[in-house]
Amino acid sequence: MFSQDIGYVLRRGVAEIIVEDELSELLRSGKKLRLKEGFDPSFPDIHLGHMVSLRKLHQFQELGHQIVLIVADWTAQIGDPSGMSATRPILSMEQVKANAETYMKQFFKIVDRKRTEVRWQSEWFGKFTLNDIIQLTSKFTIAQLMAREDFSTRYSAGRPITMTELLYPLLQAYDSVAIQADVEFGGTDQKFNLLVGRELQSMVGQRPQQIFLVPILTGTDGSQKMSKSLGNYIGVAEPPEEIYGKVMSIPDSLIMDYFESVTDVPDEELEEFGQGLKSETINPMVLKKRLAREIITQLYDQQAAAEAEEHFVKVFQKREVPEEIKEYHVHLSAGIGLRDVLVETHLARSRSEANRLIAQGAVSIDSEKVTNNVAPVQSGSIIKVGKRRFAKVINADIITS
RNA sequence: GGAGGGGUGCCGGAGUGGUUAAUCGGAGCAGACUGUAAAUCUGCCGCCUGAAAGGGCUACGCAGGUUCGAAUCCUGCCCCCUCCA
Repeated sequence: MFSQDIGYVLRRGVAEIIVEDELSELLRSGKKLRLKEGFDPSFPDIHLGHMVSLRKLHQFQELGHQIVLIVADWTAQIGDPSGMSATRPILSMEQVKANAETYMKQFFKIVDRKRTEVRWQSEWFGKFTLNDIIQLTSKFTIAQLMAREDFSTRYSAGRPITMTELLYPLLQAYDSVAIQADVEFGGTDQKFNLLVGRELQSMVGQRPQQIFLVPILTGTDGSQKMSKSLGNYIGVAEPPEEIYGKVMSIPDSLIMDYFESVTDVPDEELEEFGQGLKSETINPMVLKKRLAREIITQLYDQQAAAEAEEHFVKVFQKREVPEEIKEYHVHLSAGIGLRDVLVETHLARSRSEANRLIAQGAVSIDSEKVTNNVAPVQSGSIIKVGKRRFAKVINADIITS
């Protein structure tokens, strides 16, 4: 396994390490390191973008180190100021717990549970007093905080910044102190926060943590960073078919980045891929298929990957009907329109939408294109909308009578 | 305390009395094409009704008002932001 190799771990899919020499030395010293990873319980779903750093954590685990996963139940209430995140609703304790559970289920798909320690921010922030806050805040100046790009751009653009947002990096930094982190992981957009952690640790006499930054993965739209709110994400908990399809839909320009960041396909092979793409001797589609298989194999297994591929080939490349189609029981009384059937089978959200779909020629029944609402639907009919949405209609009246 | 700016459809953002269900961009959906659910091109993109043509209803922070007619004018209320102090 390549991940056993320190050199590989420090090089592959890494954006920046602060301070690289120190980290390298620490790794070779044989000391068991505490690797910090935080998670905001407002967003319990993990996608490929998160997987980049989680894979790194896993690689460190394989080298014998300890992960400390922090459930950021306090800072979640503030919201990371990166981007223009609006004030978010404050989560109830139950929600936080439920989200944490969802998160960990996905987290441990990638990371080894045995070498992970889970800590809640409330363990230390629950006891925080005003005095502690004053102590903490007096260590930093506005100028220091405004050095962060997010803040300064927002400030000069006349957009609001709340005091609590300014507090966010400090609290995150304090987490590092509380758990005595040796290394903290994050995307490049976390650089500022992680540096504050370093600073605070040295102020209180701890050895400053090393900072391990991974590249931000671009979403399936090919332009913005992968995020759930933008809808351009591939979730690690999604079914294999869905992951496969989404990988196939990324723009060709992203192929190499994905291979680099979320797979362990050896560098030499990636070199070949890159050359092939440039000289157009490799069909990008073939690489995307490989990429999809690699990702699904990590999250599920090889068989799931093979099945997802089969499904894709069948439905999208050959335009055939998939094996498994969701069935819906519909009352096929005389005079029921196709529109109603589309709504009943969730293929259309409203009858107006169903109208449009029919008018656009998107609907077919048993492979026959349908052009109006009076088309006959029978029990057992397979209705297809667009390229990929299918439903099988079962006459509910037959079942019940 | 003072001055000013703003709340529009999933998001961003036009629109200051009249074919405005509301320019445009993004997202989404569909069609064509294709080497892919890439790219590109085209269309659609509130709800209900109709086989269709069409018809109806609801919408521009909230509540009233002016008017033949309002997202656009007036009044009150709620909310957000900036600057000065």
